[in-house]
Order: sequence, then C-alpha cells, then structure tokens
Amino acid sequence: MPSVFRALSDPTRRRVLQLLRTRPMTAGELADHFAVSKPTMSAHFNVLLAADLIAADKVGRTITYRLKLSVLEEALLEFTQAFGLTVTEAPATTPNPEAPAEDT
Amino acid sequence: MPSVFRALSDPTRRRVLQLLRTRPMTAGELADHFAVSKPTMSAHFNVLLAADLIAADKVGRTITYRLKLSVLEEALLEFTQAFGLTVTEAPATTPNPEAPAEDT
DNA sequence: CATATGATTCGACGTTTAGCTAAATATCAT
DNA sequence: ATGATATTTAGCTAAACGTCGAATCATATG
Repeated sequence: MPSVFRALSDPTRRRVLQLLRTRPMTAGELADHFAVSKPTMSAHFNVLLAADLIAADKVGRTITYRLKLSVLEEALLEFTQAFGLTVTEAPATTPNPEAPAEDT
Repeated sequence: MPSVFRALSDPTRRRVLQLLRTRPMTAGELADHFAVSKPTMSAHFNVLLAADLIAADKVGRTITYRLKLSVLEEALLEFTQAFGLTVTEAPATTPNPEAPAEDT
C-alpha cells in the first residue's frame, strides 16, 4: 500500500493513470503524450506496476497497459477511512461504462 | 495541489496527519511518536505546511499543529473525480466532534 | 537470415530527499 | 542575567529520484 502514494507523487505518473482511465494504451502510445524519453516512461511504468496500479498485457512486441482502478480505489479508501472520509464510485457520472474486466 | 501528493508520499508524514486527526498536537508531542530527530520532524512539518495540509499555531515557545482536513479532502476529491470516484465525509464515524474551526 | 520495430535494461549524471549532529533562536522561569 | 525548554536553522552525508543516450531483447517482416 505505501508504494501507491509514492507512485501518485509524480505528476507524469498521475497523468498516465488518467490517460488509462479511458482505455488501455500501449507503452509507445502513452509515451507520445509526454515530452520525456521512452526509457523514462518505461521507468514510470515500472513504478506504477510495482504499486499494482496498472497491469501489462504483452501481445507480440507491443505492451498494452491498463488501469487497475479497484486497486487505486482500495488504497485511497483505506487511507481516507482513517480521516473519517470515504471513497466511493460515483454512480452519477459513468465515464467508463465498458471498461475491460479487471483481475481483482 | 501537486504538493499534496508529494507530502503524502512519505509514511512519516502520513502518520503525522493521522495523529493530528484526533486532536491538534505540539511539535514535540508529535515528534515523540517517531524514532527520528526533532530537526527531521521539523522538516516534515514544513513539507506538510507547504502542502497546506496542516496549520501552525504558535503560543509562547510551543507550536501546535492541526490538520486541515478540508484541504486533504478537496485534493483527494479533485484527483479521484477524474476516475469516476468520489470522496465524501463519512457521517457514521465522528472521531473529532469538537475540532477547532478550520480556516477554509 | 537480415532488418526493422516496440519496448526495456543498463550505466551515468544532476537534483532532491530524509536523515543526522551541532548550533542558533525564542520564550519562559528563577 | 542565567538557565531551561521548544523548535528551528545550518551544514553535512547517503540514498533515492527523474532523466538521458546507448545498448539490448523480443518479435515481426522482407
């Protein structure tokens, strides 16, 4: 759990997560959104993987990353509960209705 | 806003916030809960202050720190909303019924 | 087999961070 | 003024971080 906050502490990684919210994307596709080198992005992916916030699906020579929303949600929930706060899925807005199945 | 996540990335600082959840505490009082030196704790307080997550009230030679829960809540809310999540105050548990007024 | 492609790993560099001790500052009490 | 208390500032070290270019691995294609 502590690695989650570490992972969230970098703005590039937070933006990666938000890009992944809409749909899974390949490493190169994600990297195109940032002004940093591929190796740097790869390092960011590794941090996010270590925190279990994303998962990698390798097909051929491309690697597709997808968000593990439930992990993010649970980490946030656990933390906020200690402050009398709650994290829930917002039922009103449904930004990602056909998200791929998540390995929970 | 970005400094909030940075501040949350350290376990010591997260624990400080949680200690402050119950009641405001002085710097020394807080420091007693950790196995690090006072100067180190002072540095942590500064990071939390910079992120606006805590406020300092100096009285005499003691400094009392208090949690700014609304700032934490708002930062979390802003971030989670991009993922279709919501952060709310949990009405069931009332851990700090007579908390001092917060400068919102 | 040779080459191109998608992505990672490796090694290095500069910066930031957390940690320490020692000293300084500020306040209060005697 | 002296001494004690609470906290910070200053100066330092070691480790971690983000970044890069070059090299490497794996897979696909001519």
